[in-house]
Amino acid sequence: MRVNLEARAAAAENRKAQTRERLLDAAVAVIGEKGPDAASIEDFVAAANVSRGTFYNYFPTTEDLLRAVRRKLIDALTIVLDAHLPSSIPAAERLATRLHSHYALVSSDPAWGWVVMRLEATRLGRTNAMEVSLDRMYQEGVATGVFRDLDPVAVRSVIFGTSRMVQRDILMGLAPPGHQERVVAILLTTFGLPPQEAERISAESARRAAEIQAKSRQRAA
Amino acid sequence: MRVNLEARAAAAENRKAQTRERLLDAAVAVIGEKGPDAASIEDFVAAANVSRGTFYNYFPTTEDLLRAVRRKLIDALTIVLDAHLPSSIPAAERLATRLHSHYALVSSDPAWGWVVMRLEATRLGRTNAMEVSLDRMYQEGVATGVFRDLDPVAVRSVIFGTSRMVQRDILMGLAPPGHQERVVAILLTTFGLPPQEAERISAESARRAAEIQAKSRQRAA
Amino acid sequence: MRVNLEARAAAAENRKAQTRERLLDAAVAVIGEKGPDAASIEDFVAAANVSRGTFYNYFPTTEDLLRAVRRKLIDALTIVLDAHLPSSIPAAERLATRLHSHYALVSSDPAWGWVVMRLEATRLGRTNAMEVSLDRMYQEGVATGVFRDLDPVAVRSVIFGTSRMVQRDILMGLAPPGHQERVVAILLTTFGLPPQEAERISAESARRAAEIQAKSRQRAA
Amino acid sequence: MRVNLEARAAAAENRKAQTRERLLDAAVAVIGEKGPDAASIEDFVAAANVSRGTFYNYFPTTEDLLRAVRRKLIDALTIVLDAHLPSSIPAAERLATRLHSHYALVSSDPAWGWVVMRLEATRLGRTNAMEVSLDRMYQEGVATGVFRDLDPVAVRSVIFGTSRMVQRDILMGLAPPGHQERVVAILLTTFGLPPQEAERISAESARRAAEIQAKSRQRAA
DNA sequence: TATGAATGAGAGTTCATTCAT
DNA sequence: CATGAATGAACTCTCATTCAT
Repeated sequence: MRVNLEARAAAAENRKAQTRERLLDAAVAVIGEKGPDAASIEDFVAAANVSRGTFYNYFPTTEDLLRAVRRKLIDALTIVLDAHLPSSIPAAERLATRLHSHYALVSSDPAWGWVVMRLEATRLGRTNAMEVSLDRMYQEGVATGVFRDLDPVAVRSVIFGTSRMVQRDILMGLAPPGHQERVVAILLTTFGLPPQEAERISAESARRAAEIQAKSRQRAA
Repeated sequence: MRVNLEARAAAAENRKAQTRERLLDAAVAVIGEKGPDAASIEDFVAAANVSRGTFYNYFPTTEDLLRAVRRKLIDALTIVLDAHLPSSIPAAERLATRLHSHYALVSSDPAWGWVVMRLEATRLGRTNAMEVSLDRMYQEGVATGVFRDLDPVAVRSVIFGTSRMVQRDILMGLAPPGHQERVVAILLTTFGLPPQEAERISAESARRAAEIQAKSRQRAA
Repeated sequence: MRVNLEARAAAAENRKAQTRERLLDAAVAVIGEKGPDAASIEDFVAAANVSRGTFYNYFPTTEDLLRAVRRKLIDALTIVLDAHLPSSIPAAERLATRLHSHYALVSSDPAWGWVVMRLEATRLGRTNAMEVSLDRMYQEGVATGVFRDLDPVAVRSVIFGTSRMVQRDILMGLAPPGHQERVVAILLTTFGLPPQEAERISAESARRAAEIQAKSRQRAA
Repeated sequence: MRVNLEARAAAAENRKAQTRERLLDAAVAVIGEKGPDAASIEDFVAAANVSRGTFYNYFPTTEDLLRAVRRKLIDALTIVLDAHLPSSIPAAERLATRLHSHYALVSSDPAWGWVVMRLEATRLGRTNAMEVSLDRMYQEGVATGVFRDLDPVAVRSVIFGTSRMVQRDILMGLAPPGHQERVVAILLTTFGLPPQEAERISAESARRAAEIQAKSRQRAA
């Protein structure tokens, strides 16, 4: 009897998680297409194939859903990177790989890209996990003498601003072939690397990012 | 009789223009606060203190209003610059001044900054007047040997992306003192100027931008 | 568990049908009073005592409602007749009974009459079920030699036009006693019957139509 | 000086009448196209090329306009007939000609036809000038022994109902060639004429109606 | 009188949220 | 927990009518 109850509880737990997952996936798809402002709860529940009422069992407010979506998406990137970007790699290469991984994910999963971009523009405050991580990489580069010692806040504006613009270009189909490589190379020269080396590292990192993505996909399958 | 009619028509024309201006000003205020997606026509007419119906006498659709607002705002910047940024100034200085003027306007008129930023993210296609103008300045710099010969599309991503981020930082109060100067200096080094000269030009251009703004204000008053 | 779910679904289905019926009944009342053009959704929901939003759960557009109303009303007549007008009755008698049944329903249920009349004049294409049915009766009469062999289209204009006018007279209280009997008799002579017989058949058919209506009412009760 | 004043007053009077006429013509055109319910004052003034305010100087309420329009249209028919349908013609011929004139006008000026039909369905009470006139013709026919002595109210239902239906058929393009002739012939047999003679009179009257219309057009030109 | 900008009541429509089942 | 019918506030848009010029 007890076993039965426990099993049932576990099954219920499982179903719950599944429904939640379905709602999140649906939300990503819907937001990617219509944007977070135009998307209605009706759209979410229709795409997730659950009832209106069920939605509220999982997300008391729309904002809760958006936060959860954002978390899910950021995790998607972080997992890819954390698993495959050892800290033994030098700072410049790591920073470049980090950026290329982002662009690669945007290219291969535009829905992901749109949602991340659109959620940034919303009332939800920003997550700074990414800022912190990039800041650290830059400081490492300064410490090892490959990066110039620039003001961290200014650097952040340059990296994030440029990256968001590149992301937008990719999503809108405005990025010519090789755009990402060139932009990352420019950023590396900005940080102090000689042009030639910057280009080499950018190209190399693009390749590494592609490999990481491929591996992480194998794993998922 | 004829004079009378003409005078009447002129007066009517005048009143019309005033109402339109009231609506545009109100729209700037409202959009700056709530964003173009959350703003309702109700908000606009309440802020402009006109009736619902009047709105439609001027703007058949909300999009028409947004376009008019954007035009008005871009004109605000362009007029300032066109009047006071002679093409005799070398490319690096002009580019830097252009950016600093933009930041100065954002700082002194945050509503302007918010609206410009938020309108960029909307369905309205973007105006490329600014792109073209900056592209030209960069090419001039390349021609005169002060800028490296980089891919124009990549350069554009860096300039616009970084600028938008700086604008956001200013608007959110996240820009520390001197932020703009440092970022512009970094951009100039990216384009090939030696760090010291880049910093000098950035600081100088910031000063020039402030002067231009002051002059244009005097004029308005 | 399953029984429970099924019962629940059935109950829900039932409630839905009730609401729909409430809306349709309300629509008949409202349209009968104001006409389909002047009637607003507000009127419908107020008369049905449901909320604005509920309306749209049932009828995406006003036209959908009008179509449903028309269907409901036409069914009301057709059901009565189909059940009680055996085809064994000769053509002249059947045609006359058909007309008198229509008039009887208009007299006893003016709302029905108004709505049918007003819906005819609307953008909704007309139902031709009635046309076809009357055409057939007339042709039968021609085949059995009781009716003259007149152009069917012309006959249709006479029957329908006259009937609509009689209906209007009844609804506006302009029909003197015996009006229907006299008009139907005239139509029968038009179609070739001798005056005396036409009058006899018209009177008889009026009686039969009354009986049919009485029976169908008993049944409903 | 006095002459001047008088001349000016006359000119003013003239302009007033012209404006009114312009509004009425515009209303006929607009109502014919959109129907009296869908037509807005905006439509009227735009078509008449006068200002909104002017409209109210001529027609305090929309109903006033509709009444005036109806009057104008009915006059259009009456003028045609009164001028050219001498009372010396026998009753059957006159009645038939009257009907054919109506159909001819509908055919040659559909806007006229639509407006007359649509105005009938409106809240404006009906004009009974036409009823009275047709009643009289029928009674004359009875007195001279060509028509059967039928109930006048019933006759009226048959004539008007059928005529309205024919009008609708013409306007909707549903009337086959010769439809009007056949229907009028049927009506004449209904009233007691032998079929052959009915057909002859109908055909003849159709010709006469066409002539009358042609003459009245010459005159207008 | 003629004008047309301004008005605001009211119609149509959407959608987040509640709640009985 | 899941469901989905019901709700009503909020929004967009139309149009007859007014009124200062």
